[in-house]
Amino acid sequence: MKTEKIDKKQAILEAAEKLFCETGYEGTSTRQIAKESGANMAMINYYFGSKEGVFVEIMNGRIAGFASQLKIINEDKISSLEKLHKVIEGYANRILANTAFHKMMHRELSLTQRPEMYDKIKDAMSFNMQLIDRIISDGIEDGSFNKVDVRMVIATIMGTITNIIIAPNKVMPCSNFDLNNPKDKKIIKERVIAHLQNLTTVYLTAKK
Amino acid sequence: MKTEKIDKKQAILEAAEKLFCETGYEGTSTRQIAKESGANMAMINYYFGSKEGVFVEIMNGRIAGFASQLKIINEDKISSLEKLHKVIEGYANRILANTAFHKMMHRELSLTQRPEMYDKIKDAMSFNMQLIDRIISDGIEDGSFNKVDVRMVIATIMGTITNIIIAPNKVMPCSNFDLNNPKDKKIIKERVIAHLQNLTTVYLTAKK
DNA sequence: GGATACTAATCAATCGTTTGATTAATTTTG
DNA sequence: CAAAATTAATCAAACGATTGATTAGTATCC
Repeated sequence: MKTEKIDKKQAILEAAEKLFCETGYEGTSTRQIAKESGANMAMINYYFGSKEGVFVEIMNGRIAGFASQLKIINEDKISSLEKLHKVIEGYANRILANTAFHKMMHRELSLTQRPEMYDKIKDAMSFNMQLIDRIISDGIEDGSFNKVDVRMVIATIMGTITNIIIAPNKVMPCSNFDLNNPKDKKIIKERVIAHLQNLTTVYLTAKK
Repeated sequence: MKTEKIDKKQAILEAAEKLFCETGYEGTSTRQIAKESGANMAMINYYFGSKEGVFVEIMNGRIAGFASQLKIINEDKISSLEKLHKVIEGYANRILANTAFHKMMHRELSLTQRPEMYDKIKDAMSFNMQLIDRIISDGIEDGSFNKVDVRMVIATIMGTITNIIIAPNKVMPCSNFDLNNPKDKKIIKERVIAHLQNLTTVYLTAKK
């Protein structure tokens, strides 16, 4: 008699993602995943083959559709600056909606090991960077932007957002931000968006 | 007759740091550390009490003197902008001189566990941020800087540099940067310094 | 009834740590 | 100074616990 038809496979994925985010890949045991998900340990290998299989599946799920949002922006018939502002907004929204996951992504990316995932994340990021590069480069070519180091500007945009979610709330001593608190998250999101939009506007369009 | 009196304690520290940087804390075994350092496994606990003890010792060693460099800058009798530029230069130099270590620091910092180290890193960063905050805030107060979101500007400076070292060379498709190649490292260091100095100059002093 | 979903028990391997013994170096003593 | 006592450094071996993975068997479903 099956009282609840909750998908064990999905339960494992969700539990694993939660634990990987909290304690890292190496720091999470298959037994923890099984316990957290309510599934038997053998189900992990039954569905995903191995612990790494779970990790890969999680990453694939997240990376899927990673670029679709940006694609739409780029096809808009708006100015380069407006496009860039939309990109910043989109990026901040996406990353701040899943801070734990992005922290994990960065963490595992910074390891030399697991080349398969490394390449996957690399490709996903690379595509997005090319897109932003195109937007800024277009702006420079048509004269609406100053000549700048495009790749460094991108590093600044991405780096700032990443820094906000990785550097702990306590590193922001001016206020006790808690990214797990929806209210605080909203505030900090709007603040980082406003900052980056303002920064890029001034830097890219200021008269010499 | 002792032919070589290489300090085993130091050898363990160096081997452990190298391995922690490469494969992370959890991913590194005490047996690996022993093998790499040429010391017996028991020496790890003999000198440092535990694996975590080794980690703490490494962090302490690095964090020591972390702020002395910035302290000197702040006491200089130069303009706020010049101070900020010196900070950027100092930061880029420091971090790019030890990219692997800073990657590890960020990685372990993004984990919820190991609260002792978490607090230690937090404090070290917090101190540096306060210092930069003071420099920018002074500039705003004396009217030489525009009114900006100071904490976000700091996040931008730190985030950009961190992004450069964490985002893999392949994410920079425009060129095959290799941070392990001294020549490439020099180029990218000067580039990020120039970018951030230029960015802050324009953003903080541009006329509205 | 055969495929699918699931479980408890168990596997070998590895983990961080500890042990008891041995050697090297230093200090104390007569 | 040299013998004895003490301390520090090092080692191989083993500890119990935990790791990811697998087995063989049981329930459930169409």
